[in-house]
Amino acid sequence: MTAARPYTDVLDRLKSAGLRPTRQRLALAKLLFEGGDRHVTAEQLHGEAQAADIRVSLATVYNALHQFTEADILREVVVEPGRSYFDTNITDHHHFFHEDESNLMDIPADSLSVENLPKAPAGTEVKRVDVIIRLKSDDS
Amino acid sequence: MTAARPYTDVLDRLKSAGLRPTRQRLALAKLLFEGGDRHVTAEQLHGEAQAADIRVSLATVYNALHQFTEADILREVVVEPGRSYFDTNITDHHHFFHEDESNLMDIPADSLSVENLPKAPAGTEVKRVDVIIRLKSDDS
DNA sequence: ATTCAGATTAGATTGATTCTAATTTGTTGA
DNA sequence: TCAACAAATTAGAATCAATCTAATCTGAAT
Repeated sequence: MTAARPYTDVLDRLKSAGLRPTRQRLALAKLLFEGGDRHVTAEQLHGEAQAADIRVSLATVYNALHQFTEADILREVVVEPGRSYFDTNITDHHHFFHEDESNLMDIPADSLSVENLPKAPAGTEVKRVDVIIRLKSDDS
Repeated sequence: MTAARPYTDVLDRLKSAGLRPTRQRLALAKLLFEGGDRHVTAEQLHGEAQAADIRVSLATVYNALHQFTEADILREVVVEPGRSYFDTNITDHHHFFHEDESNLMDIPADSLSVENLPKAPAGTEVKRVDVIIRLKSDDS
């Protein structure tokens, strides 16, 4: 059962990503990957770590988030100027973004489809297709 | 002929947007709207203004860009952490974004379609749907 | 020409992120 | 087990885009 051995899972995850499983990477990975899909900013994750009595610097949080992203166990989502979100759901999917509330929600890949993708310009290839459905409050 | 009376065009554009046509708004609007669709950052536009001997502060450039966006004669595009682009093409369309080069390109609306849009969560409505096709260099 | 709300400005400030240089820690091999 | 070294972490400084502030200026209406 996966949930029963979370530490080992996270450890394996780091190892297979080629990242040395240090105390702080392990702790951050546990915060990120145990407990379902999440969207966090660096500051938020740092705050959670502090709250959980994990001593880790903000620089290390940034380093870890970027390394995880690089290793494809995390995905960076850019929807708002000045702040990056990191999404633990790395399967193919899209996002709702409520601008008034800075609230990011997943949209499963199968509940939306992009048709007639134009081909990538010469010399390039498609890395990813992001669909962001921007929301505003109804009453406004 | 539109191109023959650019100053007047830009003036009208500001007026009908309800913005007082000041020296600096006029100059910035000319840089933005004369000469086809473009994607610029605030810093870039400020640089262009300086190069053209238009004395305008960076704060005013930011103000103008946001006011133009608010007035729907400009559109903000967020694709890269830490920097906003402004797009003079306000028709329905999408974007290629080449990450290695920070290069943003338009995709006409009719060369791509999004099907089965999920409905907006309760209390919200869709403001806009952004599709960003992220590119990387072929050879990498 | 006068008036004044709205616009512009320089410069300070903020907030997120990155960098730096010193210190600590995993890992490897003796 | 331990020495040695590369890799990781750290605090704090630095950077960068963007926003704010309070003073000054200007367009538009009389």
